[in-house]
Order: sequence, then C-alpha cells, then structure tokens
Amino acid sequence: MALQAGVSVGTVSNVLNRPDVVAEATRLRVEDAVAALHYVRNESARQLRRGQSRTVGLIVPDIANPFFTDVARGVEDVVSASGAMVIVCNSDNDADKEERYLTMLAEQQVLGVLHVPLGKPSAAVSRIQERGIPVVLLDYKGRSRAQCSVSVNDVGGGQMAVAHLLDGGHRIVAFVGAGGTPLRQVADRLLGAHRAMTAAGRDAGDLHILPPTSLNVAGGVASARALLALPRKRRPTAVACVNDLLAIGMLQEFVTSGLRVPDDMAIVGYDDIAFAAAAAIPLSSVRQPRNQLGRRAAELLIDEAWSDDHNHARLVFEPELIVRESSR
Amino acid sequence: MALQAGVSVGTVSNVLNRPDVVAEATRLRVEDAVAALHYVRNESARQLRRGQSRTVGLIVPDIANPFFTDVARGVEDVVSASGAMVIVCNSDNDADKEERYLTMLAEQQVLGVLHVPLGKPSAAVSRIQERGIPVVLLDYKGRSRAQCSVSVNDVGGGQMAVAHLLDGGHRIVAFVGAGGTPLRQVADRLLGAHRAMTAAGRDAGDLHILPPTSLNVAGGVASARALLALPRKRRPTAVACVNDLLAIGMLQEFVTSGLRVPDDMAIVGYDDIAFAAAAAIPLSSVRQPRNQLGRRAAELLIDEAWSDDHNHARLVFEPELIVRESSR
DNA sequence: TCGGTTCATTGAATCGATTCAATTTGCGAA
DNA sequence: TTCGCAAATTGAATCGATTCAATGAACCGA
Repeated sequence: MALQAGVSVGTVSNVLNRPDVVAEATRLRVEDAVAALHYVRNESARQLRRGQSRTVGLIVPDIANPFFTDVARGVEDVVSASGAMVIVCNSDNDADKEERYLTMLAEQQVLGVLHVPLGKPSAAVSRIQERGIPVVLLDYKGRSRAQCSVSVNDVGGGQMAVAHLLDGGHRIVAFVGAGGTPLRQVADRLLGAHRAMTAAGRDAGDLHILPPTSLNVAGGVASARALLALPRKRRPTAVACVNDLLAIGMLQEFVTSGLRVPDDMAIVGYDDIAFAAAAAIPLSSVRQPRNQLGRRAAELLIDEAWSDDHNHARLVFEPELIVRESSR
Repeated sequence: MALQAGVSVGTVSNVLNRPDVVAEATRLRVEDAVAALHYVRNESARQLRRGQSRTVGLIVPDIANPFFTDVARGVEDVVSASGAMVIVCNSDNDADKEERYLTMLAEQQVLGVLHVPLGKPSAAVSRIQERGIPVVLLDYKGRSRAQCSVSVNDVGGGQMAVAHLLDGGHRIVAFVGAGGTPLRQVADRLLGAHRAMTAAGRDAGDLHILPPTSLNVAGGVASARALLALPRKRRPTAVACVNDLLAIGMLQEFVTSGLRVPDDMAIVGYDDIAFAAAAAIPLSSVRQPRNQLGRRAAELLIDEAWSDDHNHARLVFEPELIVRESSR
C-alpha cells in the first residue's frame, strides 16, 4: 500500500486521518493508490492502538418484540450517524446469556454498552465500567450516580391502565404477566396496578394476578385459556397485560372463543406497538416513546464516550394511555 | 497479568487457548490470576494476529419488519452457539447505506457476511469476497457458483397468492407494493402473480398493480385509501400484498371505512408473521420458513469460514399458503 | 554418571495502524 | 551563498495476543 504510493506508512495514516497536514500532491497520490488497490483499513490494528473500537453494544431481552426493535432503530440511527456500528445482543430473558454478552462486549473493547437489564444490573456491569467502558441503562432507572439511564415511568403506566379499566366500571380486573418475574418493568407496572386499586377505594388484593407465561403472543393465548377456565362468577371482565404481545394473543383467543370485546371482556395492552392498532379489535395500550428511548440513550452513551465533560443523566419519560376499541 | 502469575505471556496464551499443553499447577496459577485481576482478553489484538474476528455481519433492509427479526433470531441462535457474535446492520432500503455497511464490515475483518441484498448484489460484495471474507446471500438466489445462497421461491409464492384469489371467483385482483422497485423479492412475486393470471386464462395485464409506498403498516393504509378512491366498477375485490405489514395496514383501513372483509374485499398477505393471525380479520398469508432461512444461512457461513472442504450450496425453500378468514 | 527422550516453558517475531520525535526539503532573507 | 524557519515526510516504538523455535527441566535406562 505505502509502497504503491511511494510514501511511508506514516504518511498513509496521515492522509486517512488528518489529510490537512499532508501536501496536496502526496495526498492525491495516496488516494489514487487507495482506490487502485481497493485498500481497506484494518480496524483490528486501529483498535489495538487506540484501545477502543467504533462499535456500540446493545443488549435487549427479546429482539423479536417490536418494542425493542423500535428502540433498536432509535439507537441505530444515532450511533450510525456518529460513524459507529451497533452489535445487537439478544439476552433472550436469560441472565447467563446476558452476562456472557457483557463479557464478549468487554473483550471487543466496545465504545460503550446500552443495556436493558433483566433485573437488577449484575456485577458484570460494574466490572465493565471499571475497565472504562461507559454503560447506559435502558428502560431501567439507575439508582446510583454511577451511570446514565433512560427509562419510562412504569408505575405510572401500570396505574393508568388499571385505573382506566376501573373507571369503565369493571369489578374484577386481571393483571396478566406479573408475579414472580425478576423483570423490573413488570414489577413496577404491577405496583402501579395495585396503586390504582387502592386509589379507587378497592383492596389491592382484589386484583386478579395471572402469572407470566412467556411474554409473547403464544403466552397470551395460553393466559386467555387459563382465564376462560375460571368459573363465570370469579372471572374478570377486564384484563391489563404487561405488554402488547400478550394482549394480542389474549384478544385473539377471546375472539375465537366467542367472547365479545370489549363488552364481555375489556383489554388494555402495554407498549403500543404498531400492531396494537391493527389487531382484531384495535387495542388500547399504554404508549411508550420507544424510538426516543433508544435515541436519547445512544446520545448519552456517545457523549460519555467522546465528550470530556460528561455528566450522568437520568431521564424518565412519561407513558401515555391510548384508548381504542378494546376497552371502550 | 503474566506477572501476577509469574509466568510468561506465552504461557498465559496457552492456558487460554490450549490448556492441555500446560502443566496442571501452572494452569491453576494462571487461572487464579485471571480471576483475581478480572482479566479480559483483548479481542483487537487477537484479531490483528489472527487476521479474522469472531463476528458475523448481517445486513437486512428493515429490522423493524418482524420477518427480518425472525430471520435474525435464526442467525443469532446458530452464530452465538458457535461462539461468535452478530452485528446487525439495517440498510434501511438504501443502497448507499448497504454499501457503507459492507465496507465497515470488511474493515472489521468479520468472519463472514450474511446479506439480504436490496437488488442485484453490488460490486462491493465481490470486492469483500476477494479479500477472503465469505458472503452468504440471504433471501436471494445467487446466480453464480461464487457464493452460497438461501432463498425462498418467490415466484411460486406470488403465484399461489393470486391463484388462490382467482379461485375464490374474484374478477379484478390487485397486487400491492410492486412495480418500479429494485427489490428482487417483490419483482419475483409480481412475476408469479402474472403467471397465476395467465394460468387462469386471464390476461396478465388485467392484474391491477398498486405501486409501492413504503412497505410497512403506514404504507398499507395509504395504499388502501388509493384503492378506495377508485370508481366502484373498476375497483378490485381482492388484493395480494407483497408483505404482511402492507396487508395489515390495508385491512385496518378497509375495516375502519366499513368494508366487509372478505366479502367486499379479500386480502392475502406475504410472510405470515406472528401478527398476521392476530389481525382484525385473521390474515391469509404466504408463509416463509423465516427462522430456518436464518439458521441455514448462518450454518453455511460458519461452514465456509471454518471448514476446509466447503462447497457452495444454493438452497431454495418452498413457501406455503396459509388460508384464514381474510380470504375465505 | 551420562546420553537420550519427553514435557513444559520461555522469548522474540509478528500482525497493521497510529503517533511523535527526528529528519529532510524548500524557500526567503541577509 | 549561507543561514534559519516552516512545512512535509520519515522511521521507529507501540498496542496485546499468538505462535513456534529454542531452551530448560525431569526422568529413565544403561
């Protein structure tokens, strides 16, 4: 390469990184050689020297969930605009996988990590930070001053979902997908649901809680069956789900078994993914600013990695209840 | 690190990579040091020496489309099981972005690239192959013996969708999302649609083609409006869409404007994503083996990268028509 | 005790881009 | 013509893991 242009490797490097310090003629000669040889920079070598790659890691629990896809797009837009790339890691709701990915990202000397933790962030997170790699917690409200975090008020979201159903006059309300999961988002939404009960003068214990199956469409179908198996009298007439996938699955099962929605059974989902509005009965849902969530988190990460005076921020977005057919 | 264990760096490397050649006692000592110092391998240095990273690039046109998400999951499963990682790149239906990503992946010295090309694979693909990086074309039937490819018979898929609608007795059938796109998948499905027409003794020109907006739910809504604006007599009574997102958007708009589906308007989608079955009217769709597509492609890539006697393969899956409410 | 053999470990070269002190070149002023 | 200064370029050290030839240690049999 350097040979082809008849200059030293140092000059080649200068042409590529600080073209202003190189004489016009030399620069052109090198650029010609680059084009002629289809020269491609070796990022490994560059990274080794620099001690830092141009890659950002993103760890999410389930990439098949459109909620996280939309978050990922927000991340991608910002990261790609700043000239870096995103490695998307699917922790698959598995703490082991999550930890393994954190280690792999550390080995890659990534620029930073965007992390949607499954539960409380593991020790691996602090270890990775000690090595000087910035971490931004996503969809999780960091407790300490240790890192940036971007999240949504899940307690408020859970509360507005259940309050809406209680307002509709429903006596027995179910909350689907909670109980016994380590997932912080889920626990918070349940807490909000309980608050809505007491705020309406009801006993928090009256909330009918359906334990989580998997948090996807199939899980929703299963939950619906479990609910329909209950004796008529004790059966809820309204359900709030911890995410839209569950809600869509339940809705599907209710409709096929002849229940009228919302008359026999009202449903509220969570996330307001694009498919919520297109469901059998357009689905009411608690909207989260998915794209913004990803964008802001990525911006904070890039800032922490490249700016000298970075201050940790803790952003909390507010959710918004979108009422549609399914609970009207 | 080597210091802490009192051995040479060469021995540390051996412990990490070929523990069998190291004496038991030494191995334990090094392992202790690794644990004590939270030592993390520097992948950049490793890559530089090895000339190859443990990362696979995956380029898709739209990561927000559940079809590609499912493909990506299949890829992820296989790649992650073999100890590597996936960099997901969203080309965003933009040829420039696609090219830029190919270059970036080459710079990263990736193990290989899984590529869903937007149109005919660009010159950048052959350039990357010349540098010794394996490329597997995904959802594209490679022409040459130059690389592996995994695809689905799109001509057949388009044909079965339209044939099904013609069987239903529909006279005017629309094909939505085609015409003027460089997308090979779309062009093939349209070709199949034309074949279905002639096979039914109709003139291929009778097929009503709606040009593509964006191939997502919003695009479907827009297409439905365009269709509804047609005079009653010339308005199709059945539509086949190039993907489910479009179909779901159209369905949504039809239902809200009071059309009865399938009586006034039958719809068939393409991909059979998880949400198709949960739509307002369960959506008929041409199912593709999404997960398998990703898995097999990843397996071929890993084989090409790591096995000595690799033969390029060209897999073509057959799609399957799933008939549901929307066209019954 | 010595040569031969095996097993374990070391040390130095290597990958390729970056960086910076040192050197060369070019040019104008004295 | 010579000196000094600025601009351009060079060359070598560096990053950290891998690899392999060379060295060392331990042991056995003669």
